[in-house]
Amino acid sequence: VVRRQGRLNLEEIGRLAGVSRSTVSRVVNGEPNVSPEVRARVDAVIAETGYRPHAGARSLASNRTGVVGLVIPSAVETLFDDPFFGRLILGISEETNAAGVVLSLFLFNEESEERAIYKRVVSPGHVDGVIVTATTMGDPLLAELSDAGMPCVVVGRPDSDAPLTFVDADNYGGSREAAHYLAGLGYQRIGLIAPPSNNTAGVDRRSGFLDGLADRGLSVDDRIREGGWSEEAGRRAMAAMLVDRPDAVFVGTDRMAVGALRAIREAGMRCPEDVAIVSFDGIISPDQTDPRLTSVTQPVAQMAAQAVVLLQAVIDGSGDPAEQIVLPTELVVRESCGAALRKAPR
Amino acid sequence: VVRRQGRLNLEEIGRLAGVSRSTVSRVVNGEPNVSPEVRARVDAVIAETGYRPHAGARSLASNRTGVVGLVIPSAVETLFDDPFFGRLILGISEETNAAGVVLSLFLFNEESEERAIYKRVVSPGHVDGVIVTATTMGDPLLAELSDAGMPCVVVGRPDSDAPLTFVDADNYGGSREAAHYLAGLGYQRIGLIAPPSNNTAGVDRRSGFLDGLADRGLSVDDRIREGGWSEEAGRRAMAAMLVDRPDAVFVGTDRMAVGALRAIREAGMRCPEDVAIVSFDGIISPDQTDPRLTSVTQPVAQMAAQAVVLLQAVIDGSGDPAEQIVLPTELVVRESCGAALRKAPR
DNA sequence: CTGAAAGCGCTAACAT
DNA sequence: ATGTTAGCGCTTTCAG
Repeated sequence: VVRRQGRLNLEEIGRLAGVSRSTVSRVVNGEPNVSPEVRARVDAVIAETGYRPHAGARSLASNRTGVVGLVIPSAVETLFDDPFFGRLILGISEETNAAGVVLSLFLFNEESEERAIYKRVVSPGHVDGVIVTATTMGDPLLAELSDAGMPCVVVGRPDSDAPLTFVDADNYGGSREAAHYLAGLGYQRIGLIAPPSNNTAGVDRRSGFLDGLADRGLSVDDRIREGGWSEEAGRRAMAAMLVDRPDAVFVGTDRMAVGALRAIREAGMRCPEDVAIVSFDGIISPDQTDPRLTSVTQPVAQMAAQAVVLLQAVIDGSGDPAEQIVLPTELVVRESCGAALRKAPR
Repeated sequence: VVRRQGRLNLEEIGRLAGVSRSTVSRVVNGEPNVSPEVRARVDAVIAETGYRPHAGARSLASNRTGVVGLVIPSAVETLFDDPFFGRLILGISEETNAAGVVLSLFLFNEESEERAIYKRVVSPGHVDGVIVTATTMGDPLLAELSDAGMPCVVVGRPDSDAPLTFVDADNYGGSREAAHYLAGLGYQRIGLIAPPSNNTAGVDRRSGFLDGLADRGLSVDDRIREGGWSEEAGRRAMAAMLVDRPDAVFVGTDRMAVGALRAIREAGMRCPEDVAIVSFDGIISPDQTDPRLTSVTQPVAQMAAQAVVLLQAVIDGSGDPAEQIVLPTELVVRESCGAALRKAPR
């Protein structure tokens, strides 16, 4: 067996500092029982040599990796143009940076990739736990990961009553508030362009909005259209909606709202004078649309931060199992809802 | 020392299959010298038990991790709203998925984070190599990683003559082509809203466009404005530009072009009738603007795929050191350039 | 407060 | 084609 010479490791650092590798290990890990002088000496050698512990060896010996995974299924549909995932990734990475933890990314588009990714995620020694963005109805991945004993935190409400830890925005409450708000502005012929219903967020937004209208004795009647993910879906839905002459429409996602605005313009109408709009996400920068969108805004950064914190708790065994956090949304009023035209909401 | 019982490992699988752990290792790693019967028997046990090799142990013994890092500096500026990074991440993850490699993400916003991240990246046993998206002028990170012996591939042209492997879009050539195209349509008062010049892509686009005009005996004269990253920057630049009455403007990024369109609208003018626009990136989905943008389009997916392939080559020592790949852009003609109004380009 | 020693699960010669 | 063996660098009892 050939031995590489002088590889920088605990033993070597110990030799240079005149202590054993155990002591160096203690210094590296910030354990208390080390005399100040020894600690200083070891730290000096480490700084001088640029020594860094070997992550694999650490993981092997301690059974912890210092890595958390972020699992994003069906990436292609949304990651392209929806700023939500960009913001989420950014928020999570900020939090993992602060926690001194490395972030691994598991994206997949097809079922076949899902299987392969799954195997990699659950391979021991890769990650200590995962954050899963899975609000897709009927996705088995979540249950599988959880069953395999992998510490999990879900961003979004999981489609299952299994006791999973999750953090979600209040899609239901926020949409209901939007309904109340539009009703309060005096709109009578209120419509709904529904968000995709293949995920829990969409389902919750739809029911929240309908319930909110009912609270005020209103209903969408036939002023409801099924939407999708894209701007084009929003454009089509609004074009179809206009024949029913709504005076205000709740559009289930910001991206669809962009398309909806275009449909209104193409029909020779104006927003908010002819049709007012409130959307959901708060994720498109306001200046990108004309008029600027009034939107129920998700606290994405908070969701991201919470997810990381929750995951740490699940990993180290502290904290409730199956803790479920629903963060409040905020209705940010801009021009598209026509509030300025209707000064006194009743 | 307390021993956990029955931990699933090579030895255990070997016991169950009646072979040694070496043989199991060979099967797991797809090595040729295993008899078909033994292979089948071992595979069966693996499938049955759900055995997965321990990544840390593997990394420790083999000195390879099966993980590549993606380093994105100054994430906050762009990752929020620019689809470029989303697409890049997606493209890279598709390629790493295909290669059976895990992707780790290192994002940072501040200088302080950069130091911490750097340490984590170069820690042995974390990644086999990194893809760095660093076209920022004067960023020392790249040189440091490379000097530390970390296999690196850069996406974008690095700001240094150091022999680094990189893959870039042809920012210079694409911009030059845009200039030729606008000149060919007969525009005479052509202007430039320059992309940010703190990165090589911006620098290359500017010089390419100016050279392209010069090729046709044209110049921007005083029709040049400094841009930035945001739509708002584009809006301001175009608003300022309009006083010089350009008939066509090359806008250095798609995002700025969105703002530029708004500025034209706000000035009561029309695009392309009053001012034509060609932008660079091809990254904003066409239906998002009105008129749809004629744009020099980057092959983001190809860049991502190439980066992963190059990195693999650098890691396993095959392939040129310092290979430099510049992928061609494509001028995608839509409405904003006014080509339809000027049927016969000369 | 420090050191010695026993693994963690795997790979990679080497031997058969 | 298969088994044996010696580490990889670290953490973690256990002694002192």
